[in-house]
Amino acid sequence: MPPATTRSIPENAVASGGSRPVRVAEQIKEWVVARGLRAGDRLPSEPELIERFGMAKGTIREAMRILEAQGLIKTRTGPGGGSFVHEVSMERARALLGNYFYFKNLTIADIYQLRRVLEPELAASLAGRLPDTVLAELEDNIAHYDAPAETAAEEREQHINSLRFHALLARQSENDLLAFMIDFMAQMLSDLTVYRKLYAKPNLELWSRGRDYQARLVAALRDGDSEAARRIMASHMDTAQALMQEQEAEIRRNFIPG
Amino acid sequence: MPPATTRSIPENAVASGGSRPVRVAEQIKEWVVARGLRAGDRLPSEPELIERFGMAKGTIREAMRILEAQGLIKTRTGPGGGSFVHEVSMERARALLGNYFYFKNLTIADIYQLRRVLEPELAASLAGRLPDTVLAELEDNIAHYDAPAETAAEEREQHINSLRFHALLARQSENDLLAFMIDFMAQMLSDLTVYRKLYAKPNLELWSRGRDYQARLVAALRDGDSEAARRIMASHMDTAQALMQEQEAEIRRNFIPG
DNA sequence: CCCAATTTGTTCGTATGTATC
DNA sequence: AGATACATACGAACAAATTGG
Repeated sequence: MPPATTRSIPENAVASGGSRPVRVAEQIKEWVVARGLRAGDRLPSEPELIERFGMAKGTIREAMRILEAQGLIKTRTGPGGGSFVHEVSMERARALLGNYFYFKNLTIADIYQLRRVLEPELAASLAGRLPDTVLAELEDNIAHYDAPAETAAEEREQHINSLRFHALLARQSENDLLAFMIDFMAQMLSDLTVYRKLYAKPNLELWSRGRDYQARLVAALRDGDSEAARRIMASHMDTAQALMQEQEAEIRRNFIPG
Repeated sequence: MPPATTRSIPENAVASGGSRPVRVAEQIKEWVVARGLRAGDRLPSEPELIERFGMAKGTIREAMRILEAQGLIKTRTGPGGGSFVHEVSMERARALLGNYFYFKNLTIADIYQLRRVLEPELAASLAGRLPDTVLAELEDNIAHYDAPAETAAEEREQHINSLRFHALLARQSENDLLAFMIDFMAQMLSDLTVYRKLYAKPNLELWSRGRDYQARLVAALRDGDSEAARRIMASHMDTAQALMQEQEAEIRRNFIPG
């Protein structure tokens, strides 16, 4: 198969675009789906794929890298090694979606427009459904920002800790879509660098109200009071947004130095 | 270009990275960010990268495939060709995130738990802000399902058209996060395969109410009546969810090509 | 229309690294 | 420790696509 490319009609009507590794990657996906392979199942070995697709090792390897980058496979060397179907992890999905928003200019207001409606929804749906271990974990987390911050660095750390509270909560949801979105937003906010104008002093009243809300929220969740949980979370979001806006927080791409 | 944060890929956090192509891809990301390259800017040529990283061509190419799979670069052959920084497209981001949910078992109820709060939010924020051209486009879209469907195929086509209405609306938002999430959910619902039980007849009343809502929504958007838009969309979501649940629609799990 | 230059795309042979038994 | 089975990496040569003369 020397010329390999009969310049007539693409063999595969679908996804005829892209280089060969891209097409091979698509075909492997289809093959996996057709066979009903699940996470952990092994893909054919490199030599087998070379044989099956009639292509060189390099081409096959590039295809595997594409699937790997998407988080769909993992590869191991050694005997019993090979490539295995892998469930895309939340971390990977977060990172890939983060790439998309890297090129957008999200504001605090943008993120809170969603948080203000999604977080209360989450809270309401979790009321009365959390085991004591999780409730304890949440209370434990609150303890990390029990006292007002005295320095900017401390305040930032508290902020990140309080976002962990929400990520923790998100993970408890049985709605994977809701869980992902809330976790993603918390991650985005964690990646922010907050610049406080020098003359803007910490608003202790807002801070203590925010802290208070989380404690009351845990209580409502334990009591199974769905509507109270919703209400409290809604107020908490108001406070949190006010705090961030007051600090004139700006989204800074956290890899840009200075 | 996103940072090659270790947080992005915690699976490999240990041992400071995976295979060489993966590390090279990360380094190229960092290099691009450090240089402040933006969409459209050209990356070094293959021979230059080989020289710069002291690695074989195949290794470099695998690295480029990784970046390409993430939607971060595009590559062209020929004079003036090479690899170029590329803004991750919404389509690509959708597909990559879709891979994550391929392994989850989202239900109609899961998606609507978010739609019910996000779509009204979108509607309210767009009221009075849409140019006549867009309003006309929306009305034009409604015309595609002006008459009740007579066959299952027709009904499915109408369903997809009505989802296009929402995708169209989403694209008008200045909040890129909200826009993406709503667009993503519409896409997920479009990808559904709807299995209607044979004995379950189309519910004409629900259908006509749904259709009516979209017309009234456009009117409210034109009038700039934000709260009416929110209310109408909320009711529309109720109807739409009822329709889908009644049809016992199921999510067809499939990788989204791209 | 063809030709030449430029740049990525693909192949093959070989050698090395790594994990399992 | 050594053999085995697998991916990983290298390098040279050639093919294909695109642009411009």
